[in-house]
Amino acid sequence: MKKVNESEKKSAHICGSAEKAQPDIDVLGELAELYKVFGDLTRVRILTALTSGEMCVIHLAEKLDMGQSAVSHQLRILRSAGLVRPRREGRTVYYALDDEHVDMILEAGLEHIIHKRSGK
Amino acid sequence: MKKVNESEKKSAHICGSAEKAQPDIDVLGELAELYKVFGDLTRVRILTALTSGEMCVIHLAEKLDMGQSAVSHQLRILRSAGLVRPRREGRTVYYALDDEHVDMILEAGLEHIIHKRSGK
DNA sequence: CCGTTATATGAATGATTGTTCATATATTCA
DNA sequence: TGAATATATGAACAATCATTCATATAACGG
Repeated sequence: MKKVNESEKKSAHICGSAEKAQPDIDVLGELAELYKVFGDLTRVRILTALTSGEMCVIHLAEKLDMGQSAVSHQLRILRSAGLVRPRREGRTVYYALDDEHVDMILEAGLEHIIHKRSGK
Repeated sequence: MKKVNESEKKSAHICGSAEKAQPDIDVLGELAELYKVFGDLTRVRILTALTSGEMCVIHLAEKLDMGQSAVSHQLRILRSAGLVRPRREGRTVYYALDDEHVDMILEAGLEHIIHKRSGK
């Protein structure tokens, strides 16, 4: 559940520093939804597998050692998020990353992790 | 629930293209966990609010129009993910983004969204 | 020490989500 | 048309999660 409102809240405060133009709330909503899609190991594995090039569902399922159904369900989520693109060829459907931004987002996250690791 | 194995799966296939060095599975796990943290509207709002500079909890709660408790819970998650950093000053605690990667990750996601929007 | 203000946290709860199982659709080949 | 293969999808279930409420800790002023 996700409420945007509540009863707790007191009077005005001046705490930190200042204002700046920020993306409005529906953009932030889309952003959260986008990251939610990346926030699952299976989907991240699918996406990184596809950085090597397109692959069919069975091949993906084998590579990840998972069931065809589970992979197909996750592909649907990736597809409706616009992260992967299907291409039918006979009986088999090949999936590929939809655009170069997907790679960029993965890279941005990886950089953070590597940075944090070396900082310990 | 998250199983890594299953019984469905048939014989070998050669579908798509080839191999490439990929991050091993625990890195991908960390990556998914990281994105999971970004995958919530409240947390994204907190993070973007902090791009303007540090802010105390009450001020954040007011800005987001949410309860102090809810914000505090989310700040704990952001803190243990290493995305924000607290600084105590008397009774009040100021939160700031932990490093510049946080901004970069937000930017990468925003770029994708804007790109998709203009493509429609 | 006591009251007040700022923040943190545990328990409860309702909602969302990933996987499995079973089945449906789609395509090819005989 | 009928069997076989590749993929998609609905229902069910377990697990995870964000918020709320109540309360705890912490710091300050009197």
